Amino acid sequence: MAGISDNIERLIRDMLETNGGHVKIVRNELAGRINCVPSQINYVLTTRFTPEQGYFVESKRGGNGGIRITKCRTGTGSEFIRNLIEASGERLSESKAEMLMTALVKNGLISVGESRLVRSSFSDKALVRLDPMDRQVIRSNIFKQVLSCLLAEREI
Amino acid sequence: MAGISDNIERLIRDMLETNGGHVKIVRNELAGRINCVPSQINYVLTTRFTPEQGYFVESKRGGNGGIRITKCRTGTGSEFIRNLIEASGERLSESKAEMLMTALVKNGLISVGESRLVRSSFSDKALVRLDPMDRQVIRSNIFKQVLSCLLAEREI
DNA sequence: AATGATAAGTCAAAGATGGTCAAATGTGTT
DNA sequence: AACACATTTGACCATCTTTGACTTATCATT
Repeated sequence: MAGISDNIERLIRDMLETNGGHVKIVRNELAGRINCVPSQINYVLTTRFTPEQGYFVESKRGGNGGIRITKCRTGTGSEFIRNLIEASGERLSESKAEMLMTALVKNGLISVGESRLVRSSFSDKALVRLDPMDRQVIRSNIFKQVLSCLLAEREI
Repeated sequence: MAGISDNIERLIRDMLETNGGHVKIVRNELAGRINCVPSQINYVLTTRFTPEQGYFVESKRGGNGGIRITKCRTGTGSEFIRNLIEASGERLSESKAEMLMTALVKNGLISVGESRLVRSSFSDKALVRLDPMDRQVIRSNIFKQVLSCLLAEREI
């Protein structure tokens, strides 16, 4: 009954479970083991291991590369961050993003220094080469990525 | 687990460490010891021991020649950061940017946590909506913007 | 000078990973 | 049936690493 994706999901969850919430997989190797096409791993990762669901995924290509998956802790702070990720939507203006960063600082989830660096990373200045429309989309992506990284750091 | 390049890198770093930041290697001899082709040494040197990362590499061919690697004293932190800004150019790949961030951490100019956040801000994941070409341009802009922020903090 | 031995440098091809996207297929609802 | 949504697949792309054939520079000896 369970589809291939369900199997992949369960497998990864098990690995995370027995591995302290942190695993590295080699996409093609895993695909071979499960007997599916490699890109199906991506499908599972993008639909079932998202930041909103409390996971942080990184990868590196080329020889000796791989995909790292981290399960984030579910504490009150994490909850707050997850809400921000959901709240930030598809597009994000600089001022809205700044407010969200301020909220993070106020809740002690990020230091003032860190927040300054992150702010500058998605400032209009950094993104000046993009059309204003694109800018907001990219800013939202950056924001979410940084927040999921923050979640991952709060991992056990 | 680590690839050959990682081993070479670690080996050289260790040698530098135990040798006061200064070593001479003989390319073919080292390649033989590590069991790789000689040109792989060049690959490691050009990707992981660049001036931007605080290394100076000289070489001499012919009999009694060799390669000298020196870990540069980086002057003041502000100088180092300014150099990085200049060196980062118009476009920046993710892996190059990561190595520059590592150099910042090693020089105590940014904390590990901060660097993680900044890395994720310009990761391919965060910039995935952009064409690969644009991505590198924007990444360079973000990188410079963050570094300028860092510089500003130090000069207060 | 000329020559041969000894290093290092360059560059492009091959290999090893992962990523993206859209078409095909399946599943459930109206 | 028609539609919407989720899953499965495969062709093609991007990036990082490893390898090797060919080139260039320096030294030591004649």
